[in-house]
Amino acid sequence: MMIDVKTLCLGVLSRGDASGYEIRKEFEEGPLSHFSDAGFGSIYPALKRLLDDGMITMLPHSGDGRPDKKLYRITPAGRHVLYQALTRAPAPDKLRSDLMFILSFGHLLPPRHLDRIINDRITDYRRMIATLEAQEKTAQHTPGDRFVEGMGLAIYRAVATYLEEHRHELVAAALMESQVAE
Amino acid sequence: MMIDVKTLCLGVLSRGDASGYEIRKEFEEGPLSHFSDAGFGSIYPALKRLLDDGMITMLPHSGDGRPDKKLYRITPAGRHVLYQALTRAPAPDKLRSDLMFILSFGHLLPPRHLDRIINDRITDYRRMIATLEAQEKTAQHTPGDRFVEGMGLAIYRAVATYLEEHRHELVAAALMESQVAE
DNA sequence: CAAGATATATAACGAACCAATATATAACAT
DNA sequence: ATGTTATATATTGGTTCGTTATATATCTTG
Repeated sequence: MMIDVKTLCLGVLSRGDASGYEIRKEFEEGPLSHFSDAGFGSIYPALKRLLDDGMITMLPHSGDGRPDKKLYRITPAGRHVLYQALTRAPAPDKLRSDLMFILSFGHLLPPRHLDRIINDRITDYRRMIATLEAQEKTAQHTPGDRFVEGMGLAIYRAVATYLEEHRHELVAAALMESQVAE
Repeated sequence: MMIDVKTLCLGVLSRGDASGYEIRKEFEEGPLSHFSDAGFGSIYPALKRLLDDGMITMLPHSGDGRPDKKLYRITPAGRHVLYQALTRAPAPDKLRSDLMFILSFGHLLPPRHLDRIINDRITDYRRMIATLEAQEKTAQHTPGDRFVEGMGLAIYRAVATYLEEHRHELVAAALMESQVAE
């Protein structure tokens, strides 16, 4: 079973107080974003339950202007529960790729379209790689963060390289199919 | 938005008639298993709706022994819907890894435990790689399947290699932390 | 100053996942 | 031959998740 959203939130809060919105940002941009995910619709209910269970507390919002921002802080009980979760056996990794599902029927698709979606994806990955490489040089976080970002980089490079080196095989097969069809 | 289970089922059925159970097996073992997933609890409701919508038909079960097995076949309408889905822009890839979440706190964990879970994961990946390499030589399927399996292999190798080459950095950081704590 | 972008929170619906259950046949060991 | 385990198959019910629409208040910028 995968780690649930409650635990993910505890993980973020163990690094410092944050609002629901800021937690969300961590999963969109931070080092955690590569291998974890959680949207608003999961985070807010999770925070509510964590609050009810005493795993986190809500800080009194500083009286100035904005009345709505709620800052959360992890409690000792919360840290304990987090630690327990971290020392449990991790579930297997999961890869989900619609592109790969599509490409498994690649030889049946229009060669032009095939070529385009593969190229687009290569561009996406190369862009992410460049961003990560730039970040690598600036302020680095914990050893754990460095490790995880390095893994992200390694995987993205492997994917981009594989797409570049093998796309012609698939496009060639699609071309042959489309000629047979005439 | 990710491709839904209905479309995944159509994809499997486009390769030949199958029962719900057999479809499930495809996502557990076949080439599709690396980048897609669907459990019984999703497949059976999906088949029911596909049936209602005329995307698939149920074959009359061969009268022998087992009365329960239901074989499904894709209809022309179903092929059309599948084709539409395949030519839509694919959603970004998604990686979920509890191990990476845990390791992002790696320097705070007991070094021994850290070493063990990383080693276990390397073993898992090496085993998967060996299995794939063995299959690679035997009967190969479509060009699309070869492409997708090749991608799986490339990623698994990248992950295993990264873990092997960088695990000592993380374990070293954990050792220092645990000594500081004394 | 107006307009858009950003930060923030929430509810509601539907999709999907997990666990429990039920049963029939095949295979295998004793 | 018989009891037991494994395999193939289908279903449902509860829980969790993700998506989307909605609502405001602040910040930024032209």
